[in-house]
Amino acid sequence: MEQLLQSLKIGINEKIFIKDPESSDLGKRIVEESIIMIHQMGFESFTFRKLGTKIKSNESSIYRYFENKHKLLLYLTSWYWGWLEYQLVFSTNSIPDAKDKLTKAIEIMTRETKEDSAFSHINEVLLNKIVINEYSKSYLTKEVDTENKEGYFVIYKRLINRISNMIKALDSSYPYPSSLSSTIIEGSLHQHFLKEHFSSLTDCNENISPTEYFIDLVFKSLKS
Amino acid sequence: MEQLLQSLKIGINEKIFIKDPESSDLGKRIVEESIIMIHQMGFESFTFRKLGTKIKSNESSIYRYFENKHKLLLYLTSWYWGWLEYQLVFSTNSIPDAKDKLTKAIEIMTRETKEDSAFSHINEVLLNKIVINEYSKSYLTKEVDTENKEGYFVIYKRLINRISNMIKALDSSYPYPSSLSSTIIEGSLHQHFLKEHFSSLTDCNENISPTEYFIDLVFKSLKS
DNA sequence: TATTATATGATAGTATTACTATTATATTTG
DNA sequence: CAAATATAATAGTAATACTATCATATAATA
Repeated sequence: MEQLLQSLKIGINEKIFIKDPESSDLGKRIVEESIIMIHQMGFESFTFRKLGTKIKSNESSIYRYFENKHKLLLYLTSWYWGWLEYQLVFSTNSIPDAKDKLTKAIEIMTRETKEDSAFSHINEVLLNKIVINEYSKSYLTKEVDTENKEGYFVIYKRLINRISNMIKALDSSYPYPSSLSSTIIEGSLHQHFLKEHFSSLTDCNENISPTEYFIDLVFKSLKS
Repeated sequence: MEQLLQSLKIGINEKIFIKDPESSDLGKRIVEESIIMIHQMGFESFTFRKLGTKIKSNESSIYRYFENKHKLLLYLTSWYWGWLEYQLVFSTNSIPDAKDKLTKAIEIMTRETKEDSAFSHINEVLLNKIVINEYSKSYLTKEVDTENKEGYFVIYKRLINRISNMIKALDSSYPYPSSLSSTIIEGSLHQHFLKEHFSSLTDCNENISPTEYFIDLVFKSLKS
């Protein structure tokens, strides 16, 4: 599994970047440091100028990789969802029982990323936190529909569909497989956020994980 | 009910504004037009300068009401949650049966706002759409914890608590009342958004409402 | 009615952002 | 070694997100 992820390249829509950041050392440093900086200062305060200073490169060089910071966020989050998708596929592929499969899938989708795989320049622990705090900003824009047509959200959509299909496989009579799937994925991010910042609005804490909550929620909804 | 809402003033934390926009004609125009503009152009493109031009007032005059557009968003969304809270309380107060009460509550929290009450300068239909598209930006910031301590999110939190209490009243053994409550409210906004922009990620459409989905989800989770 | 607060408007100014353009200098590749 | 390509350095622009100052209009009060 870890070997597989090591050698894997996540296929990101080429329209998201101008020049593939995986294709050069500078590109990788842009990605690596942007994750650290966005995590530290938040997406709003993060700028290409600051990133340039940090990686001792030039602002204009960064613009040769990404049109703007919104595209960079799309790149980072696409990478994250692609990475999660690999984990989902590898971990559930061999499970024959539909219920076991869905259980495992929910586990993967709702757990906190706790270890950096340390193979690549990408810190998955920080990236997970970025996704929790910033992902919705990538689609809550006036440009969603255009960007959706351009395919900027394909990986995310494919992921939600995979879970939706697992739900259907377990209970074909359930009327809301897509809504339930999107609730698990977006809801999980939200519960993780609440745990950190609005603890009175969630039951999740050190003892109760979002995974527990969603497993309960899903299997009470489905015939199984 | 409508009369009640007409004469009602929603109590918004005074730290959110510098000068109460309800206290003057200019203040009301700021609120009224900002709703229209944010809905039209999105929160990112909206500026106080543009608003000033639109209402034929001065940028600097707007700054005398709100420190910045983030505070204005907090004001608008607080107003919205306060308005929903009144509807919730008035509509469920007299319902004795815990299940009926929760059903009604879910209906109120998940339905689309379709009619502008036309009493005030505030267009609730547009405001509902703003909340769907922009609300999470108000708390997905590096300043959440400070602002939360300042009480900027009290109404929202109170609302979630009210639903959580209704869940507890119906099924005291359910282990995740707060998570379920926050899932209903945030999840509803999300399903409405998906319906508009990512129809393949939801089962909600013209025929199936988010309300149906959440009613099903909640009552399958609870003993009742 | 005159005085004086208070609210609003007009204008200007600043630092920062989000870029674009140009030219110079490395570095890689053929 | 030449030519292509990548990166760096520098400068410049329009817009944003304010702050400051002063003028004027309106309202409250003495």
